[in-house]
This record gives sequence, structure tokens and C-alpha cells, in this order.
Amino acid sequence: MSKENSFFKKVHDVVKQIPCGKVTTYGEIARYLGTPKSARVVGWAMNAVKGNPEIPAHRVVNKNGLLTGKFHFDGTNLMKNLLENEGIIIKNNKIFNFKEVFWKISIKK
DNA sequence: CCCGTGACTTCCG
DNA sequence: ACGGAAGCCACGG
Repeated sequence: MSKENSFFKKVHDVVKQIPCGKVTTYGEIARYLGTPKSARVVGWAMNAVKGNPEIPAHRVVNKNGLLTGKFHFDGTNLMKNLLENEGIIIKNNKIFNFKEVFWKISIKK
């Protein structure tokens, strides 16, 4: 209950609302939450949700569109496979059409 | 309260 | 252009 207001919960909530075939960045999420310098915490929150199929953490990449968390899924091309499955082009662990699949966070509460 | 950790980001050389 | 280092914030112990 108390944790419902935690930074993690906010990150989880945002990531869960990422539309299919779209991706976003840690910094964008952090900035949306009001803490643009807490991008690392966002990534850390991803690790906390690792194993939750309801949270598409594979849709969250770094600012350069690089699949930095790829090694955290299973150490293989799982993350790449999931993204490609949504129509996202991955080139050398990086999103080729990053700007095309980039999702601007705009949640209405 | 202090310390360590981390899937980032930015600056400096 | 490339690589290394520092800064950053939140959480757990």
C-alpha cells in the first residue's frame, strides 16, 4: 500500500501503458515523473518488474535507442525478438527506426 | 543516517 | 569520433 506511491509504481504504471509497437526511453520516463536525472532509477525499476509479463520492459531502451537491457532479459536475442515482433527494426542491438517507434509519454489521469 | 548498487545521461580528454 | 569518468536519484540493509 505504502509502496503504491513509490517511484517504482509510477514507472511500472507508465511502462504498462506503452502502446504496442512503440518504445520509450528511461530519461523520458524519468522526466515525465518529474525527475529527469533519475533515469538510472527507472532502469532499476525495470529490474524490479523483470519477470512481469504485464510490464513490457523490452520496450524501454536508452536515449540512443540502444538495447542496453538486452542482457538482463536472458542474455540472448529475446528483447530484440520481442521488439521485432512489434514491427520495430533492430540493428546491432540498436533500434533502426527509433524515432518512428518512439512513444511520447502523454498519459491523462 | 550512511553505504552500496544500478537496464542512464552527460561531460571531459 | 571514441573511451573513460563523474553525477545523478531512489531503494534496501
